[in-house]
Amino acid sequence: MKRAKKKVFADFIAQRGLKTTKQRDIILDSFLSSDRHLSIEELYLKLRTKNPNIGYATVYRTLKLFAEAGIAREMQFGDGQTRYEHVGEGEHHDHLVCTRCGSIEEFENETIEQLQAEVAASRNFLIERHRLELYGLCGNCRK
Amino acid sequence: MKRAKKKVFADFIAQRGLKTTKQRDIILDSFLSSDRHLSIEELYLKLRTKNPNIGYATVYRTLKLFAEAGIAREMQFGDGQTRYEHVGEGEHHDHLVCTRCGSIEEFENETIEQLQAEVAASRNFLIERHRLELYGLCGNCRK
DNA sequence: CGTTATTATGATTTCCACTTTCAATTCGGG
DNA sequence: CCCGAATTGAAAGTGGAAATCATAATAACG
Repeated sequence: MKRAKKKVFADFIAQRGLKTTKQRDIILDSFLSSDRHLSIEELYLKLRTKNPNIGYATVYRTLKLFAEAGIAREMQFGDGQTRYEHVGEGEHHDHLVCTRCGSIEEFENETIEQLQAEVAASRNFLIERHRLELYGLCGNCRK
Repeated sequence: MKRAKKKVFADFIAQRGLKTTKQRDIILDSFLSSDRHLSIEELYLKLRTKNPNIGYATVYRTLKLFAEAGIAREMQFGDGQTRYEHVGEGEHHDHLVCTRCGSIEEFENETIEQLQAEVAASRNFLIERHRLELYGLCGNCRK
């Protein structure tokens, strides 16, 4: 899994004539061994504990590269911060976002996807992507 | 329709001990006679053509008031600007956002809502609100 | 009607997340 | 090992939104 993504990124780097650098390796490692849905800030702070010499801008730039390479996806959950989640092959899921503790769960529902496709078809709309988020209280916060 | 919303806002103003002002009237009129999904910038520019003396900050503040009063809803479609759409009583709908021309269509689908509720229930998650957006090409842009 | 306390306005500043800049550094093909 | 090209990171710049604050407008009261 981690290997596969490192390969994908290495290939991407090579194909674009970019360079392999210490920083990119470190950031990729850190990203791959992180929770899903980490914000840039969070990843940056995590990195800094072990690598105090990596700059903010580099983290931003590198995460953008991950997104271009297809191993990460940018997400916005309305808290003003961009988060990056891991992307698996052709995988798709939606989110349950807790408005109290900020936790993010994922879910998949094939029927919902089909209905979306029907709605789009009926309007002659060609779906490229979608986002579905349910905001509310997670199990823990309801107690 | 417009009358009803003006009444709602007037009541909201009164109940909160706020004041009726020229600017609020103008902004409300302009908002109510606008396309749905107008950005603050767009509304501001529209206003300025007839009322060059209304400030940016006032538009921001007033739209927030509309949202609090329940006659408008804040929306983000990822273009970096906050948009406000009209809200009708208990009405809810989702969006089809064209990634080429930026047009925004609305749709409703009761079945999707039900499925969302089921997903949430199965996780013991209490939904407060949700957002569902389909991004892609609208009928016009597919031609 | 005026007075006056309170709220609103709007120019400006501040904030905050993010992006760009640019000189110095690092990478990697030859 | 060298050199052109890419990368880095500190710092400055952006842009949208929020806060500040002196001035203006509103509405309740006499």
